[in-house]
Order: sequence, then C-alpha cells, then structure tokens
Amino acid sequence: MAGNRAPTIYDVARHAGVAASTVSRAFSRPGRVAPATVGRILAAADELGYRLNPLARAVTTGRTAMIALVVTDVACPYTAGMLRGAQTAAAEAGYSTILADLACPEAAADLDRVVASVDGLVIAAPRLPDEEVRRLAAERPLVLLDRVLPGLPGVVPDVPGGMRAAVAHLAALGHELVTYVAGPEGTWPDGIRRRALRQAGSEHGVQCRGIGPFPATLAGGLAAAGDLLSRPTTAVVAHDDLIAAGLIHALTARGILVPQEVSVIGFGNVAAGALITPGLTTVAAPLRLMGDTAVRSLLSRLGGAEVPDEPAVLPVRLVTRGSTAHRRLNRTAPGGPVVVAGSGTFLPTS
Amino acid sequence: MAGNRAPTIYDVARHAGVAASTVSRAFSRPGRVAPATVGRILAAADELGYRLNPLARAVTTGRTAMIALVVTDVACPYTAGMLRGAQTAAAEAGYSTILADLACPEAAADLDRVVASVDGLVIAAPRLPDEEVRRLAAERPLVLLDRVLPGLPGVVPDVPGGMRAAVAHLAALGHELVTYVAGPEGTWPDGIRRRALRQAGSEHGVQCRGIGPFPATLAGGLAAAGDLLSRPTTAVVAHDDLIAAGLIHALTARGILVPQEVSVIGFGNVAAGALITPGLTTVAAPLRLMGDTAVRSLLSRLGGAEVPDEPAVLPVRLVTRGSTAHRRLNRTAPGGPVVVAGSGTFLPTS
DNA sequence: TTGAAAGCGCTAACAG
DNA sequence: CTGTTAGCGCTTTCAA
Repeated sequence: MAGNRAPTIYDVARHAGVAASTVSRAFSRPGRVAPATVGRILAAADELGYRLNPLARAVTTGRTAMIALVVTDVACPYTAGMLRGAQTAAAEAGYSTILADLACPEAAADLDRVVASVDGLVIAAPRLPDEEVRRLAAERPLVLLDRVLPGLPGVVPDVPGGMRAAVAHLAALGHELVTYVAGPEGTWPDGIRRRALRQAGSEHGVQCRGIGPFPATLAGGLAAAGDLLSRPTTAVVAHDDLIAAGLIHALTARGILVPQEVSVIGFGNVAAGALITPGLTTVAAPLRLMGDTAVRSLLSRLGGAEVPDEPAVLPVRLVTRGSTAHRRLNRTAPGGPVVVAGSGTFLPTS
Repeated sequence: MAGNRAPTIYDVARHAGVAASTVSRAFSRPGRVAPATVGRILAAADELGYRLNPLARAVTTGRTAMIALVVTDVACPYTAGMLRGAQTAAAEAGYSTILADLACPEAAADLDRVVASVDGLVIAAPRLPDEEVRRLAAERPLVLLDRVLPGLPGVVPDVPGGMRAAVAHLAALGHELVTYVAGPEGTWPDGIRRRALRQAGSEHGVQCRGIGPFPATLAGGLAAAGDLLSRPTTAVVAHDDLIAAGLIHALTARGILVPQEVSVIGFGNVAAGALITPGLTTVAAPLRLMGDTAVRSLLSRLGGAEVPDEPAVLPVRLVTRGSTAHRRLNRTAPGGPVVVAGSGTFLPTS
C-alpha cells in the first residue's frame, strides 16, 4: 500500500539513462542490446522492483502466453490427472493456464471471454457439443483430449488396444460373456470404449452386451448395480474406474461377491482403484502424459507447426488386481472373501 | 483463417455510425448510452462478429477480471474440492481463474508472472513458506485457504470442533489412547490438527501421541503403517483421508483388522473414503464451501471491503462409517471381517 | 546498438 | 447522451 503505482519501462529507462524502447528490447530480445546496457537496465529494473506487465505486452504482440484448460469437472480424478500433466507442460514452456470448468454453468457461459484471453485451448470435455468445439476451433488453435473430431488435432489413449487386453484377460479366465457398463451417452470416450470392446470380443469369441448409460461417477456405478442384477453376467467392463468402483461397492453391499461371482474391469487407473476391496483391475490410461502431449502439441502449433492429420494415440496397459478372477472360481472357493495376492500395493502413477 | 484481423470497437463504431467511445460505453456501462444507440451498436457488433478484448481493457482499467488459484497439487482430492468451489464462485462473479500448481517446479518459478496478470489470489498451498506468502500479499490482495497467517484473511475449517467430535466418538467407544499420524511438518493444517487433537484429548481424558511426519498421500499412509506397528495403539486420527486410506490398506494387508484391532479416523471426507473397506470415519471439511467462501471474500476485498481481522471458520461434522469401533470389539467379534451396518452407501457431497 | 515515434484496443475525463 | 482527446504499458518500425 505504498501508494505509488508500479514502475514501468519508462521509469527503468530514466533510471538507467536509456530509451524506453531499449528497456523493452533488453527484456524481449536481450541479444539485440549491448551486454553492458542490458546489465545497467537489469540493475535499474530490480532496484526499482520493476516487473514486466504481461497484459500490456499481450495487447501489442497479440499473444498472451496463456492457454485455457477446458474440463468437465476438476474434481474428477481422471480429469485431474490430465490437468496435472497439462499444467506441467505449460509451465515448462512459460505458459500460464486458465482453468474453465464446465461443471459450473457460469463458467460455461463465460467461455468466450476465456477464449479471447488465451493463445490456444486444450479441451477435455466429452459433453461439449461438437458444433461448440468447432466454433471454438475457428476462434483459436485447440487440441482435443480423449476425443476425436475429424480435422481437429487430438490426443487419445489406445482404447482398442486396452480393450483387447481386457478381453484377452477375461477370455483367459474363462469368461464367455462381458457386459459393458456405459458412461455418458453420445460422448466420444463412451462410443470408442463400447465399440472397441465389442470388436475385441468378436476377436476373442467373447459375447458382448451393454447396459446404461450412467453418469461417470461413483453414484453412476451404484445405480448400475441394479440394472446389472436383472441381466446376469460373469464379467463387466465399466466405462471408467469411478463407475467400476461404485458398482463393486453396490454389488458387495448386496452380497454379490467380486470377483467370485462377477469380475469387474475399470478404465483409467485412478488412485482410488488400488485402494478399494478388491483392488480394481483396470485399463490404465497415461493421464499425465495425455495432458502433457496435448499441451506440447498445442504449443508447437502456436509455434507454426502444421496440424497433424491423425490424433496422437498413447499406449495403455492392463493393470490386474483382485477384481477379476476365473469364471469358475466360485465353485472352488469358499464363501468368504478371497484375498488375491498382490492385489493392493500397486499404486497408479499417473 | 480468414486472414483479416479481429474487429475492434473502431470497426463497430464505423459500422454503427457512432464514436468508438460510445461503443466502449455501450459495453461497459450500457446505462450511460441511449437504448436505441445501444441496440444499433449491439447489432453492428454481432454482425461483425466483434468480441471485446479483455486484455486491452485490462491495460487501461488495471483490472484483469482474473484471479489466481495457487494450489499444491491439482490431483489431490482435498484440493480439488476447494478448487471446484472457488472456480464456481469466481465464474458467478464474472472472473476467470488462473491455475498455478506448485507441484510443477516451473509453475512455482513462474508465480510472479501469474501474480502480475491477476487482480488477486486464493492460496491453498500449505508448504509455500510464510515469507513467500507475505511477499505475494504485498503485491496483490489474497485470501488463504486452510491456513492462518496473522494479518492476512483466510478461510479454515473448524478443526478444533472436528477433533473434539472425533475424540468424543473414540472416547465413547472406549478408547483411551489415540495416535495422530502427522502430515507435512511445519504446515498450518498439520499443526492445528495436531494441537486440536491433543487439546480435545485432554478434555475427554484420552491420551494422545503422534507419529510422523508423512506425506499427505496414499503412499504416506502406507509408510505410516510400519511406524504404527512398533507403537501399538487402539485408535488413530490421520492427518487426512489419503493417509488414513493408505494406512488402512497397509494394516489390512499385514493382517491387522480395522476397526477390530485399531480404529481409524481421517480428515476431509473425500470420495474415496466412502468406497474403501471398511468405510472411513472422517472429519468432513466443507471443501467446496471453503473454496467458495475464499473467492467471495477475495472479491469483496477487490470491491473495496475491509480485510477481516479474523479468518472465517467453517463448520465441520464427523461422518461415521466402518473404520471405527469399540475398543473391545475384537474380544466379542469373530476373526472374520465385520460388516458395519450402513458403512458404505453414504457418499461425500463436497 | 540505440532513440523517436507510432500504434495495439480499450477506457476515461472533458467538453458540448 | 455522445464525440474528442488523451493516455494505459509495451512493442515495433524506421532512422540515425
């Protein structure tokens, strides 16, 4: 509260005995200024406590050094992992990140103002309508996360590979029917997971069917349990880990044993999956890497690179824990809970 | 890629046959312009696809309509809850949020640039040193989350109340000794929880001791299990839910029954606590409300309000699930797992 | 290598 | 109610 306004390049210029434009250069391209002069300017600057005003710079250059991270819910662990990777990559490149969480209606309404303030966007919001995405893409460079839209760059996990691994795992355990517990209808992640599972099933001679849609939350999984009961199955692949966890919880509460009576596989590999009982077998998506890759891709476009015609596909792996077991396990195991060796200590890293 | 630069107020002005300043007014204080004129201007504006440039506005007004959310880790569920509340409140007031995650070293180094771009900050970063916080406070208005620093506004949960409830609960279950599993050393949340627990213990005739510190993560809880074994106890209050969950997991893996042999209480009430087995008894902090309150407080200061002399203290409540039980339970219950009624279906809402 | 001067897009007096 | 005229803090020609 010293009362005096923040120092500007003019103050520094006067203090160092040079022109304002020289001060500006000293900060933006030190190479174009004599080293001695740079030294004097830097000295003057920190003597006055000068700091560059990024907004003013943005007005003239047209670049804000900020990118927007548009997500559906910060509090969702799947999102959070990608956010973490994105934030790190952005910071490394000297970019700040504006967070826009569409879970808040006001934030959604305000998207345009955010767009106007950034150089580009990373979008991890499955339920944002395609047309809306394209409208944004017309406004600013953007990269899609966990979504594909023709003509737009994106970063996705290798869902077909993951589903193949999941089905192979189930088939090896003797399962002949797998039920997909669907997530939000009409979203890219749900569509691809469903299709990939069906395809993998036909490759392995495993029959597939689906129930749903359900919200991609614990509550969604809880709700799914009811539906599942009316359509018996020995194996489930859930749209994501949250649904899987909720499902296991609800099934267990109703006295249905996992994995003895039904095997459950999730998608994502978020931390909670390692903690529940039994530990969740899941298709691990490289969340941090996805966020990181999306930001790097965006920044390279901002740097003038071409838009790649194909989305980047990142490898996944199947993490097996205790929630999957042989279909016939219930015939040989006693009624009590079965401790599956090593089912718990593995923690996800993304 | 139409090639032509974005339209400015000058373009709109020409199109509508008025002066640029009138266009400016039409957007910033529509009241000061004749309704008919506003109409013409708005029409011209959207005919040209004009959008206000928030950065340019910021240069002249000195206000950016952005606030910074400084956190220690976006991927931590405790943080995420507060973030969610903060983001919502900010959006409601027409503010965008810049996310600065100190878990990324580069983001930490870049904090100054973020500070220069925002009107104020909300800080939820326990390990950011006090001096650093004060330095930031000298730069911009700020509100602390889950932390108290004399002279600075803050928003905190009612930790003493929560610990009193936790200890009362344990005392009622016959426990006479409780072990605090400490979180990051020297942080405000850890200090207050430790002190409040000790105080509550002395009020209820329950002896307290501590082990730690441990990182506030699942891995921290896993590590704590080892220490705990060498110092037997019948009840534990963990620094937070993550530590508690990790601890329960590790104890169970070693064959120690929770809650039969040891009762465990967490802090926070994050979603995972409801899913693990047994369900986690925990002091529920109003995370969303905390974030919301912090932002409102910040915005009211930006609007000219006085700095409150006392931090806002928000109520907590004890959520009891299956991880706590009577100290003598192990003498009456059989060796197998005990299903505690109602232990699972309650999901946290913050 | 440096300075002078002209903006960037917008807001804010100050007339009228 | 509206137009004119200065800036905001910085970058960027253009000369020197």
